[in-house]
Amino acid sequence: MKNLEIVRILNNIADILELKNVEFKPMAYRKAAQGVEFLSEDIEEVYKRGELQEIPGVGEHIAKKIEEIIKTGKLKYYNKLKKEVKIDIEGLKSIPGLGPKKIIQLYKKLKIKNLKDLEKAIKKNKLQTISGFGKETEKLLLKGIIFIKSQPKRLLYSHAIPIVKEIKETFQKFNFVKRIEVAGSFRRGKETVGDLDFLILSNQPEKVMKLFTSLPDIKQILAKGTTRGSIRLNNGLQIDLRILKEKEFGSALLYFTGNKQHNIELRKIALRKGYTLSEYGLFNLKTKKLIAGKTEEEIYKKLNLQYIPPELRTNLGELQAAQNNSLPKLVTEKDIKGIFHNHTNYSDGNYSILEMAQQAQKLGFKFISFNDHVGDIALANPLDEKRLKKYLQDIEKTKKKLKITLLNGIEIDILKDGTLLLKPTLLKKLDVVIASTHMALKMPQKKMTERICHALENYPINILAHPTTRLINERPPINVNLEKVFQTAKKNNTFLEINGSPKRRDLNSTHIRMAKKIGCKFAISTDAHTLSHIKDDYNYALLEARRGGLETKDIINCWNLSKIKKELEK
DNA sequence: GCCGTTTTCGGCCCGACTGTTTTCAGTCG
Repeated sequence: MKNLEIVRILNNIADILELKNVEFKPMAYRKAAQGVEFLSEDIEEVYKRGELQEIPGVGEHIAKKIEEIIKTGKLKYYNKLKKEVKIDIEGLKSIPGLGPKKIIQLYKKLKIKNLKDLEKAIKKNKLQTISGFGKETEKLLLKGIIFIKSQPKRLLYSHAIPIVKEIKETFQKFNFVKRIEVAGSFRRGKETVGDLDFLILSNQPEKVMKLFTSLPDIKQILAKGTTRGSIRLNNGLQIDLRILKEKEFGSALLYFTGNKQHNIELRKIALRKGYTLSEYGLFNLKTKKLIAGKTEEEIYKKLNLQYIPPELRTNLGELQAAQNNSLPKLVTEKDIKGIFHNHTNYSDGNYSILEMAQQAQKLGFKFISFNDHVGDIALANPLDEKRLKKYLQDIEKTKKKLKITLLNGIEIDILKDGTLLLKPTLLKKLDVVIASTHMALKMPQKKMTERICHALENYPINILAHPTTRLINERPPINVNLEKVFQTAKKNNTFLEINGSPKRRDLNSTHIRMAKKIGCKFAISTDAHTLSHIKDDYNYALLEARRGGLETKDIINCWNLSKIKKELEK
């Protein structure tokens, strides 16, 4: 899988060309890089089919370069550029306030090639000798270096929620705040956020800005104007604020929700229709008259587009779909009738079957599926056959005490050789068999693919859980041929899990899209180990499902119970 | 280097904030 390597090379080429002051080409290379990045399959497969130029942003010349990388593992053009420009652009660009123009100045005047050189030069106050650089710039860049060193990871979506809530509540206490919304990747439901963007409707901007720059936990005020401000919190998170008038709130919300590529394409569509679009509204190109701006809905409408939900705004085909009136009718919270994959104190959960079931019933679910561990992870206190019997009896007993439907089942390990600890005949008796990998995650791709496919083909598995086993910011995904796994799952009537644990979100939206194309169906699960997981975590899976463009027909949780039971018996 | 509901040539998204300037370039989102 050379996709990410190719993305990196294309982006690096864009950086170098930008530094050389080449016009337009950097944008072309970046666009091509994004096209490859969002590919839902191995680029070598695309190449074999001769369809490289079908990738958005890839034309004749970049396709040839990609071909060279696939064939030889190298790119002569890139190596030549690197020889010409011996600067660690990637590293230097990561410093806030440092862009291509300053980087080239630093190199020409002070021979600064990397972060180390830069730090040394700043400490000797050498930057001030260059025209255009002053004391403040030096200070800013030093702070930036320190920040980058201490800030390696993006914040989990679930960790951003309480921060968003607190800031919203702080502002909502004041009557000069008419409305407050959070935009950006948070609104799009991404699994991690780099920063938070708040939009506030107010006709007293000075008061809003004063409140904003005196929030608790501020480490640094990065910018402070009449309509825009930026702060950094002590935990490293950057918060951006825009203060707006009512007539422009919708266009600003649209703009700051992004993503960037979606915005760019949207503006191009506007231009083609004789408008110009900015965060201040949709205007007639000639008369400059405001056409729309109050709400996102009216802007999409004026552009002859369906309303596009934030989760889909990635420029991955949603604009064409909105033009053709063919956007998916995305699954919503109220469509979810029940949840799969819940653990109890029989294995590594914290609560009893009854307590977990009561919580699910209280939340209005129609069913809950229990899936405690069976397998070789001693850490999770797995069930042996004797305890499994007692567990199943306990579920039966609990059924009588509640209205909610209880489904019995297990989460069983797919062992190294692709076998499971329990026989197919025994598994067949359970309502819901979930299988997953937990150990030996570093196998080479061929072996790992065989392992999982062998399990899918030889055992009655209803749901393949967390198919890549990635843990965001902690553990990379396993090396597996997902296309083959998805095809095997489809053939054997196995649903693919969208695991809602905020660290997992596995499958992610890219994989979901790929699996949907193959024809797979999905199961939303909580992977709950405690009561709060039942309440919160299926929502993260739901976000991922929406980002993947899923509708109720794709997701077993949305079907009625008799259909669900029938499907699980297949 | 890419791309086309005006285009196979000539365009390529738009505006605020900052620092260092004497009117603007660079960066960021």
